[in-house]
Amino acid sequence: MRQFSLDLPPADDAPHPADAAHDARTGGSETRPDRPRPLAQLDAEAIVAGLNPAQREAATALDGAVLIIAGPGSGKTRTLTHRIAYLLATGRTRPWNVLALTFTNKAAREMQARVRALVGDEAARGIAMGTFHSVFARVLRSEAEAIGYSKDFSIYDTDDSERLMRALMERLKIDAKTYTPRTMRSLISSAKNAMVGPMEYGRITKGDAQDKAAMLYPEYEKALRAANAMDFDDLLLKPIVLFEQHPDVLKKYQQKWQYVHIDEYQDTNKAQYTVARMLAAAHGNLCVVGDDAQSIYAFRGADIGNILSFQRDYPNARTIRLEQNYRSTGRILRLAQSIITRNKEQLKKDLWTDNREGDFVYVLEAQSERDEAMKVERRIRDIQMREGRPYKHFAVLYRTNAQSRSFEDAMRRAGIPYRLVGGVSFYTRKEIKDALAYLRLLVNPNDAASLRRIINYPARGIGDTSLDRLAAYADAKGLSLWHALDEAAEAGITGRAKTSLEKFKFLLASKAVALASQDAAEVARTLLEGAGLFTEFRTENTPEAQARAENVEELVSALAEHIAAGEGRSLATFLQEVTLLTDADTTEDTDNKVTLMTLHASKGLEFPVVFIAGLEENLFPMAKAAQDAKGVEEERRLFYVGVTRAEERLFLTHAKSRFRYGKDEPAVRSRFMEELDEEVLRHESGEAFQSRPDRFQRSFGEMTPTRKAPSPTGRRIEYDEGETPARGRQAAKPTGRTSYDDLDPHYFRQSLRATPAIRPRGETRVEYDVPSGGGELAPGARVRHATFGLGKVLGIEGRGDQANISVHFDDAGTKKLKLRFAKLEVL
DNA sequence: GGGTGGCATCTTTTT
DNA sequence: GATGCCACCC
Repeated sequence: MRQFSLDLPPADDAPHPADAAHDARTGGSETRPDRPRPLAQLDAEAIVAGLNPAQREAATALDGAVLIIAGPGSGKTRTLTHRIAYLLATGRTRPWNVLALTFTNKAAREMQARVRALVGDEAARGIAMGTFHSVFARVLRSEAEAIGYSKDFSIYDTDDSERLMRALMERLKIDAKTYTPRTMRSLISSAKNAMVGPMEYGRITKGDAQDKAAMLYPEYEKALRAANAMDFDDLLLKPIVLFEQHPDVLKKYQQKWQYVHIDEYQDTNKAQYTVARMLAAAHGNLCVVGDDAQSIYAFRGADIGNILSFQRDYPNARTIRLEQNYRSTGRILRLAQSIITRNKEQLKKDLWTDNREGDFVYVLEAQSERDEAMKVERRIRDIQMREGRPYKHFAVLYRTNAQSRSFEDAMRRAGIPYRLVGGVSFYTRKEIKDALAYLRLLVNPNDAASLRRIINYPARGIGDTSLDRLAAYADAKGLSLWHALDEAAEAGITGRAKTSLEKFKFLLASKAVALASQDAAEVARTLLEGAGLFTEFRTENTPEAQARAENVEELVSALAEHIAAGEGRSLATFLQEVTLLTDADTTEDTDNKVTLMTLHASKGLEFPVVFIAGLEENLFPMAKAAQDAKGVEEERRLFYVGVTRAEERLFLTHAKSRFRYGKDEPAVRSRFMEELDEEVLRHESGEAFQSRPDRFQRSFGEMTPTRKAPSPTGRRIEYDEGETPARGRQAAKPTGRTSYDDLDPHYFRQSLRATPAIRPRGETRVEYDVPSGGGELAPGARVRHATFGLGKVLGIEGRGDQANISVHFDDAGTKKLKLRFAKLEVL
């Protein structure tokens, strides 16, 4: 099973062969006027033909600063990609002069794929597209010497930085209990994100924790530099330093990237804002897209003020609003509006949709988190069977990763395939980090943090005492830890520890030499074998150890793949890129599985059916965030993001008690629930699922909808209301059934097709038995139309010959068609 | 020096 | 319920 995908979009260092030759002459600093225009055959008009007026305006406003305020589901990515294609098709610029920055690899990949579809492989390859971190990591690799780094620098993730911090605190005798390395790291990270240096930070600190952080900050920076390492924040900060100190280098990149695009601009921090300004200073062609209402990353330095004040920063900027929502039903969108209007500071937007009203949004009350998960799981199977939906139409979103557990359990028990995004991901596993530390040391011997990590793993008799002596000796002599290894005896280390150190050093040094002439993956494998990593797993001889061994094997295979994939790739580039991968980048979304993930991870995605779980005080919003208005507003935006992921159906769930800190704690319904537009809501009873008679049996047996007494909170109606069971179903369904699990989904589905269920509020749902082609013509299905091309079914109204189907076509927008004549092919 | 077991302490969200 | 830390023993 592949856990790992390294097919990142190319950045600036993956030039076209002809460009490379040109670069060799010009130093890469020119725009290659001598190259033929490869895109002359593209029809610029056709590229923007399918866009709505606002999208079209945004896609064709090429010069100067452009601010696109894009509501959720407004075709933002599409607009951006068509704009890039339009730029190329008009001959305005060349692929290699275009830069597009995103926040996730996934977004970059999607954009890359869409652009490729519009302009072809060759042109798409030339465009620099990627996350801020990955694009600037590559810039820094090219320009490392200018800022006193060697190009094979290590990139430290949060965990690495924290370990480094812990070591520093030990040395400076700062009590790691009162001030955790974690807090210290995070304080320093915030300072770096705000572009506050160690000196300045020392002046402006207030409070004990910050004073300690101020002591650590310069030491931390020194340690990073000595290790030839950068943390995540440095990848954004160092380019600024580079550009400030070397105007010629800045000029080179200004000329290289004449059209700069930034997606999710509301998530930029001060460093990202600054680097964008610097790049755009020469030509002013900066196009940013974002939605202030979806800013959910303040905790990592995102400054919503960047988008709010874009107009002030770029006075000639054009502002374009994308306000039509193509994603969600009317009710879901109204619910979203009712949430976001509670926030004070935001740009004005009037979201609207042509989509049908859709179903109500259901509120499910559960007894416990286990009950909550079970209710969600039942509802998934229910909808899956009634509507014949694939599992991939469903997503369960929650506030914290810890909540995934109960859902995983429920899905497993029910035999529902799921994929979990986030949590402990491949590259953060201990065995992977250990293996990576070995490999890093190979290309960057100064990397003291990696050295410390593995010097005694697997255990080889080098304890704290020896390491302390070695470190003290290195310090005193001004040596790196690596070089001090050669002088173990002088450092006062004797006996077994000394022998081990020598063997360790010899192994690494010889493999580092081998790297120059041999296949990197082979060297990596023999290094890890020689270090005893695999022996360690074998002796443990448990399934877990077996899995760990396989993971390390897989890492080595990924390295081999990376190197085979193109020129200029090495162990060093592999290590730099691998650190920037997120778990979300490693899972493939083509599988037919229910998705479980945090609300944060869901940004930018959409699903036909969405569950938002755990709407309880102190969980969502989190207790910490609820302390001030700003925190609550950010949580509210997060809720808004979650709600607007849903295309057709949305469920909000909360439990009356939740397992926390090892015991059950009573839980109170979230304040957000009290703010919702009750018009679009339906509440469901809070009885525990187990204690009720089987819902389906009852509705099959009785034929009559059950109604509960209205509650003070609004309409409290049983889920089954109005859904008079189909005749076919009832006849086929013996009343004696006790378990939902016994139902044959295929049978169930066929009978559903034969007779339509009657929807509440006069909405009818037609049987889905008219399509030509293999698939199921249901909302969410991909279809092809002879003239309009590819599209997605939004909904079907009416019956038989009268049925109308509304389809959102990728290029022709939303159309309502007579099902009888549409001749749709289901994909 | 290294391994084990008991005890406290947590839990946001991520490039 | 998981992880990390510390004390204790080999």
